[in-house]
Amino acid sequence: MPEKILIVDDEPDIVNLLDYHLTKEGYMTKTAQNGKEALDVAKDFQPDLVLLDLMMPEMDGIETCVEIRESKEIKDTLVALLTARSEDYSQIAGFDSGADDYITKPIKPRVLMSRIKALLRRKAEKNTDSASTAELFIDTEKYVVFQKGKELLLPKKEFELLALLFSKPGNVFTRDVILNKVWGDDIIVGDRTIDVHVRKLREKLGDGYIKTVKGVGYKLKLN
Amino acid sequence: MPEKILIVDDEPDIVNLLDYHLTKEGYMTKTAQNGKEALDVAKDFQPDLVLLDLMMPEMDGIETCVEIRESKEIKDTLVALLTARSEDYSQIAGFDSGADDYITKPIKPRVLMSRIKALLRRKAEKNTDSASTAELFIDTEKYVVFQKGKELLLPKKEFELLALLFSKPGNVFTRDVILNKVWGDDIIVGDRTIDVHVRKLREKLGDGYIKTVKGVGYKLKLN
DNA sequence: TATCAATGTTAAGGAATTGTAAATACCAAA
DNA sequence: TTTGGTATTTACAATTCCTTAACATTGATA
Repeated sequence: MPEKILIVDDEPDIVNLLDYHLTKEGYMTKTAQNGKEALDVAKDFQPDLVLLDLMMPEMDGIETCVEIRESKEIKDTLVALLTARSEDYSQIAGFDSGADDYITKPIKPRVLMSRIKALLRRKAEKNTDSASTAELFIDTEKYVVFQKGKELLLPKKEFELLALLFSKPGNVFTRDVILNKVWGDDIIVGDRTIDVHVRKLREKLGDGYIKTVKGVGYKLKLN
Repeated sequence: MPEKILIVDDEPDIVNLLDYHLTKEGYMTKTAQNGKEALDVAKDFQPDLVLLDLMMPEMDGIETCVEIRESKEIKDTLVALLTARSEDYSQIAGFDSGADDYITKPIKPRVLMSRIKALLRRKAEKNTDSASTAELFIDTEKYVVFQKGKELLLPKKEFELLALLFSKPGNVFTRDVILNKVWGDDIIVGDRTIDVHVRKLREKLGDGYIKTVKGVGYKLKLN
């Protein structure tokens, strides 16, 4: 049975774009243009996931999300908030809206798909684990990492390394690639430099986020 | 032990509505109809949170809030101001009433509850941290900075630098960008110029506002 | 399971960046 | 021209961060 996704945004263009991609991937979709409509539709449609734009007239994404969580019928639905990159995340993340993930606009279809798959997979596995709000979230403009809603300031190299891994969660980045992207083509550093930075990240984030793939490289594992 | 909330509004309907919902959620409540009464009751009741209507006859919400903050007995109480959506937020923010949150009317019970929960949770977590209701507000038209309600006159460059940082609070501005925006593309100044201005701002505003992100730039941290 | 290359760990220098005080330069108003 | 405030530079101090190097551990493979 295909998974059901509810798309909520006041801009028809975005709705259509998302709809197109999601349908192509085999999801069953419905759409709504604002928070109120979303709640109504959702109670009937019983979606597995709600993609919710943050900025909407009348009832914004956070409010809607809160109401979803407080409702009886759909409180266990996954909610992913779509946010513009410029939005002030500290407020969003600090606020306990209960969203399961944050996805930044502009939306890259592939990224979106992989995030969605990950979310749904997680939900399928949902069991022993406690409620999981978005675990890790990176804001390149603010140079800040949010982990479980808490702000985390990282030094430049560590931040860039994490941002790189975060850019494609789950993908393996080889040492070559990491060196190129974070340090630059021409700069030569010793063997252990990357490891040390990874170490520090693990120290700060806790284990379980950055995984080593021996002989290949590193990857970020979200949940 | 249930948390205590004091509800202050001159309109009985609103008081009753709030009282009903809060009681239902298990909070212990008391009510007051104006600022003076609120202060009296609060000193005795020792609430964890005061919900304070902005518009009230005699002593309005801001005044009351200020008095709460200046009092000995209840200065650490959380205060949430209830404001009509039409109210000019900048005016409110310009005054540093020291409120911990602003909640707009019309009040949606669910939203209110989640805000209250978030507030109380934050308070519970906030032990080790320094206080700092640190409110900062800038008026680029009037060339004036309000800090905690006090007007602060800054020299041109300092003002522009602060205004730039303030334009996107939390965002990091690189030295390049700062130079471009504040000094202009063509003007060349030494390495330490920015630092010195930052220094002076920190001198006047106090620490905790402008944060250094080493190797990247500066950012303004509001609260 | 013994081996070896890859990776993990730690602490310590050094490099790069930023902080600071004081001196100097600038500039408009009196 | 003097004055008072602002802006920049200078020279150094302080700090953070990055890297390295030496050694430990891991895990794939023969």
